Amino acid sequence: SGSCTSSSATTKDGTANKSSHSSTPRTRKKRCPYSKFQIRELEREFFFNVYINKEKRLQLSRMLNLTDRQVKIWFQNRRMKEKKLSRDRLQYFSGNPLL
Amino acid sequence: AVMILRSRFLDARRKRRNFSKQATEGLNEYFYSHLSNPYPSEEAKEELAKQCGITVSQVSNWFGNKRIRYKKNIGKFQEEANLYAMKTALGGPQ
DNA sequence: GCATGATAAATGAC
DNA sequence: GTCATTTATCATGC
Repeated sequence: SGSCTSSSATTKDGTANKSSHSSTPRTRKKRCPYSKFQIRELEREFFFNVYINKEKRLQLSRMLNLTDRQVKIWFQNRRMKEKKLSRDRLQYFSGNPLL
Repeated sequence: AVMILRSRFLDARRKRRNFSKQATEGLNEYFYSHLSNPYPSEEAKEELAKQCGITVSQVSNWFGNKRIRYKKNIGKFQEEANLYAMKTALGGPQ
């Protein structure tokens, strides 16, 4: 339960630092669910701006103790989720007897 | 009325329901008959979705789960694999 | 109690 | 950037 803090597992580039061998296939970062607080702040920013700029990204990543890369990827995934939600909504309400 | 629809929509997404026997049957037939490359094309996904009575997203979810769970424990699915190999050999989907 | 479908981080192709 | 994935986790069924 204590291995999801973003301080020790990876460097700032996202390059893993598990082994000293330079040619080791870098280990995939373990998926760690974000906290309620982190999600709330990310969602708040997403509401204002679906696309986040570099400055706000750096600011957010520091406040939430996440890497720039993590924030960037979160916004990418969040945009995909929004698109899927739209598709599902359309499909669900299209064949609805109450409409 | 809008609120009712919205709540029903949210509930429908949250609740998980198992697929029908025929749906799982069709998905497994495709999976085990393409075991060397279990990655259906977009067209194949649409065909499977129509055939199984589920959405394309659900087809994608099923294959994603199936691939990794099969890879993680091939032995557990051996019996199932033999079953569908037998089924396709006896005049299944050509 | 696990099986199963859906979703949330993370990667890589393009 | 999108988007199909991989992987772990969540939520539910039974």
